[in-house]
Amino acid sequence: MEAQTKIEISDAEWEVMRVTWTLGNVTSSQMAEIMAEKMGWKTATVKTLLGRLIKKGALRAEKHGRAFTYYPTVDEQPSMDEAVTTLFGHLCQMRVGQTLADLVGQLNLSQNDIANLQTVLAKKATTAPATVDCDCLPGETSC
Amino acid sequence: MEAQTKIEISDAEWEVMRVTWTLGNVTSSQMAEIMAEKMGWKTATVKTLLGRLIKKGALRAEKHGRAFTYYPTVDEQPSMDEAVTTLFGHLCQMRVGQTLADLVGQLNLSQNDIANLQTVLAKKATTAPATVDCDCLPGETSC
DNA sequence: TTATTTAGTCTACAATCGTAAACAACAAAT
DNA sequence: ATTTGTTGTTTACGATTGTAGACTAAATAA
Repeated sequence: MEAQTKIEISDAEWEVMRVTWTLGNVTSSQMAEIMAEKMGWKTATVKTLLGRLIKKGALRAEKHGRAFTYYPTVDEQPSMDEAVTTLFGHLCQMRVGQTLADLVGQLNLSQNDIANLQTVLAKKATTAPATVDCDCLPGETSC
Repeated sequence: MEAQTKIEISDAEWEVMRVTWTLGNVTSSQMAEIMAEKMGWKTATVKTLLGRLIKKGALRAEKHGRAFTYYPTVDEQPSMDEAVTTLFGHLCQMRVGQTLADLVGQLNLSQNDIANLQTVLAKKATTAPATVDCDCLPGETSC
């Protein structure tokens, strides 16, 4: 069966998905109103994005009376995880640690988030290597 | 003075930058050889990317004899930090913590990276809020 | 000096993106 | 029934991206 090719969500489309995920479902007029306020987009722009997301399979539309109601067909957390994992995969592996540290320094994390992270790190420390090599050049031992 | 507009580096261009950062400087033939092996790109493709990066101001070319030598004009770690920060800025703030935890679980971090992260987290814990709200909808208290 | 290799510049071209107007179809108001 | 408003569909259009061929100038080899 058509192994569902990776859905690519663009930046603008991502904003639409966020709203959909948060509300669970939306009508286009609702979305238009929200995006007008949040992004300053015209109604037509929102319609285009909804259409593209439907075509990509990230949203599903259900006809209710005259209008459609839109529902996300992909989950939020996995989508976020994937976007982040993909980005980190393109960075020099030797520097992801520092990058992560810089990032954590800037993010707004809750007490729970921090405790959670600490747990993950503690466990990870038990099997972590002494060093991680640069992987920016081809061939085995780059750098 | 022309406040240097944010340099946007595309995915393909990013691969070129990684090599440049790692080597410090490269000739186009060297880069072509590396990218042929690493990415399977034709020489012409590499030339295009080098040209675009020059135009964007991410690389600088110095003529040495017949050929140019290319040097990065932006630093690696700040560029990485920014790419990552930008991505996280587009995600639901309520979920960045979990996303980070999932990410850390997957990344290959060194003992040092982990220790470093733990330090940053410990400090952060002293001022972290109890919770972080969703910011996917406009208006103050979304969600 | 002429043919050949090499490195740089210009042109190409389809796909995706951001941004939106134009048009169509149907429901609601008059 | 006709006008008007709402919602969906089609078309547009320039910019960026990935991918690369073509052409050109300079250096080298024959």
